[in-house]
Amino acid sequence: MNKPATRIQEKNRKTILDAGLDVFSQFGFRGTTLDQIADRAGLSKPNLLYYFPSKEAVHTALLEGLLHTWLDPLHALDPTGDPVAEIQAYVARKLALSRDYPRESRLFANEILQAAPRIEHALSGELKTLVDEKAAVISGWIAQGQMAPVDPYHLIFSIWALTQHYADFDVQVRAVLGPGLADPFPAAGAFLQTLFSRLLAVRVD
Amino acid sequence: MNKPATRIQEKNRKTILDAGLDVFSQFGFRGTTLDQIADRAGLSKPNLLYYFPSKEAVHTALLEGLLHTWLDPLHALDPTGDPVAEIQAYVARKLALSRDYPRESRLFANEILQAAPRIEHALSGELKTLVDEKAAVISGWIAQGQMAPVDPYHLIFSIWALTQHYADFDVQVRAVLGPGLADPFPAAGAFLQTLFSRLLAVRVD
DNA sequence: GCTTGATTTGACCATTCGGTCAAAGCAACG
DNA sequence: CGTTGCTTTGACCGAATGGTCAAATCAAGC
Repeated sequence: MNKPATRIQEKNRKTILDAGLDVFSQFGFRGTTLDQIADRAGLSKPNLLYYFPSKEAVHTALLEGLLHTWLDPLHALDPTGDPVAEIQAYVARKLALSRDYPRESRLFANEILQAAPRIEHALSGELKTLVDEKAAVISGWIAQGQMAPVDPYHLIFSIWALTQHYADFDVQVRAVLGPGLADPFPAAGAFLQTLFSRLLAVRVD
Repeated sequence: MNKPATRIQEKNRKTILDAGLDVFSQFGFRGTTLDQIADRAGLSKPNLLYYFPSKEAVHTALLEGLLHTWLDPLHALDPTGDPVAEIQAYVARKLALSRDYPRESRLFANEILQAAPRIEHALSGELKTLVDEKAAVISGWIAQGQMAPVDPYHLIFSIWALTQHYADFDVQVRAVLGPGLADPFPAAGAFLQTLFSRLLAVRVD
């Protein structure tokens, strides 16, 4: 008994979610108004509420869709691959996410900053489980001498911090690098590759 | 012709700023209400507005005070000191800031996330100037072979990202590390020391 | 105790907010 | 063309919000 979901419904729902992402990611949940979302979506407020029952529903829908995108790159970390290359690839995927989906990153950051009232269960549930699993993989690699010893949890935190920084603090990065620079991401990618190769390289001394 | 600023004025202004920091840092500017601040400060709303002319004024006062605290640790980077030790000390100071002043860090993060409407001038002015100066110092160190070559700007970004992460994403860090852990900062400090010593060590090969 | 100026507050206001509703528009199909 | 069901909207509502104001309270010096 699922709803058929006509073509126009599908289109409008997408438009609303996109507009909501725009506004929520910049102003946070409480800083966003339904009128802002409706305006940006080119709909009237009652029309918006015809497709989503409330402001909260739009926000929730966004967060749910987000979590998938968020966990995917870590999920793809392959225990059978080359350790350092696997981690470097994860860093690259995560940085690409910051470049291509900065709004999603900021929406997530906004939610965490505000003590994550709407996704705390996912953090200590799905997210923790996945991180625990991958941390164990990394610990295994270290035990076998395939990469330099580091705390696997803080290694993962450092990857998140370093990559998301370029999305969440984009304004600051661009302000410091000056008005001339068009795209800070190539240099950021090169820097991160250097950083993690020096951090993780097995040392022979 | 400065105002005398009685003892009670001084006390109430401080109370209001502290309450404002509490609320602004969690909900952002638009997500914060005057009643919330007044409640937490133990004052009535009109009484609060007797000390600050508007909500914006409280927020501005906080941001101005913040910028000092924010730039100090980088300012203290000594061009005549030992390069790697200086940078390690900077990292330690910045991490201590995240541990001891997480609300300030989150207030700042909130502002940057929302495109920094109220402090963009400070970013491309005071902040950029300071970073340019210190980046030049680091470049000099690298040119003299006193530390491994890295992009000095992205090095500074990485220090910001890695240290502030533990304040701004505190909820996520604690959720992933599990309910047993009381304080993630000691392990974070050790990890960051390892990371930067491997990144910056002069290599003899 | 009285005066003066600083401090505090209850009542109030205009605007904005999330959300409702009934009516209108519109497309498809017989 | 008329009916049916999906879509859209103008008008509206109660609550919350930032801010005002006049009056009350309070503290300190005379």
